[in-house]
Amino acid sequence: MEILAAAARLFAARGFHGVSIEDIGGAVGVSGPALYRHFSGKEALLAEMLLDVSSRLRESAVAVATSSDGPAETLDALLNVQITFALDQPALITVHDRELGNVPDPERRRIRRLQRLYVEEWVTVLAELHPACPPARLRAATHAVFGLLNSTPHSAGELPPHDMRPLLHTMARAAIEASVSNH
Amino acid sequence: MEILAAAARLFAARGFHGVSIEDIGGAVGVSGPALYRHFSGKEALLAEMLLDVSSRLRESAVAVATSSDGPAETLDALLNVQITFALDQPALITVHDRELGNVPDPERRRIRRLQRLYVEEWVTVLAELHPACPPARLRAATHAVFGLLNSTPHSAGELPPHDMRPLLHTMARAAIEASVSNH
DNA sequence: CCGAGATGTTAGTCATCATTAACGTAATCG
DNA sequence: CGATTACGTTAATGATGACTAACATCTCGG
Repeated sequence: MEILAAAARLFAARGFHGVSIEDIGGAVGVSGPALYRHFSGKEALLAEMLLDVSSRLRESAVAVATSSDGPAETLDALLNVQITFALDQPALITVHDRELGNVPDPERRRIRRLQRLYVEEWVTVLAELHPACPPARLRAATHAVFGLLNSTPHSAGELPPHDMRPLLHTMARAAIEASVSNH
Repeated sequence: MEILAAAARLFAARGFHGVSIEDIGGAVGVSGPALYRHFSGKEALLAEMLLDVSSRLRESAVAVATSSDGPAETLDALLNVQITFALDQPALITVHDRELGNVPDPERRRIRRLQRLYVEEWVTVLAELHPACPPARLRAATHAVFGLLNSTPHSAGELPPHDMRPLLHTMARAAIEASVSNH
């Protein structure tokens, strides 16, 4: 939906509370309260946005892990999923890991759950590759890699996406390897 | 100042616009408008906070780069500076790279400048180590490493700080190495 | 044709919030 | 001692903003 895309850009730039309903309407050419025909409120809009993102990420991860040619290839595919997402939808990625706290409670839990499942997809693959490494360490390493990959919005424009993609892939891969060395 | 520390925690958790002056006052045991005895306004408070953080980071980087035993050691020391900061002051780090947009303009520029100088400190060292690598790539890699190191607030509690520190160091180092390979 | 649903619009309403006013209370220091 | 300074307090005040109401319009399927 175009509304969600516009809202994502605005939330990423100014934060949930820094954006008014009027702002979001204005960004899609309607004005203010028109949005209540599509969403029951501002928080519901955010909830739908985050639910959508976390579902898509999780689904992609499951798909990739299922059609498995072995853990090494799966990890590679997972990296590509996250990199593609971060490069194509920087606003969504940004909002996704900043604004969960503004989602009210039934949906909040569902989103949290999907995020956790996504992380577990990574941790499972890493554990297959490095059984001796404690899961807590793998989880921490996974989060660190997300931080690396999701930094893309911050370094916008430093490098063309064509070069950014392999750079991120290489750096992330190396960081992962290093995180499990001597375990 | 205790006020700034409390405000940093609140801003990190709920965002600049999600926190009221009353909230900040309450967090330090005074109520609301008392803060105007110490800051000329909410934006000024944020400005002072970010100015302080970016100055301290930049100063540490300059200090470390000046007392140089060679670029490799300097890079190591820079990593330690950033890791220590991220682990000791997660709230400040979070606010530092989210809320610059809410600082009004004379100070905004000064903060941006300090941030840029800090990045350049890294890029300079990296360029010494890898003269063949294009600066744009070094800059992108630097931002990616910041993303990795600053992910700490997100993975809070996964791993004790005692293990987190060397893990982050190792991962960041490996990511950097990889970013400049074959250049 | 026509009435229902979907989609907008503009004008309230009611909270919240940054900021200011007006007014204490110490303690410091001349 | 007396007054200035530092620091708080509790009421306004004035905007802004989420949400609701009342009122079009437009498109269909019957």
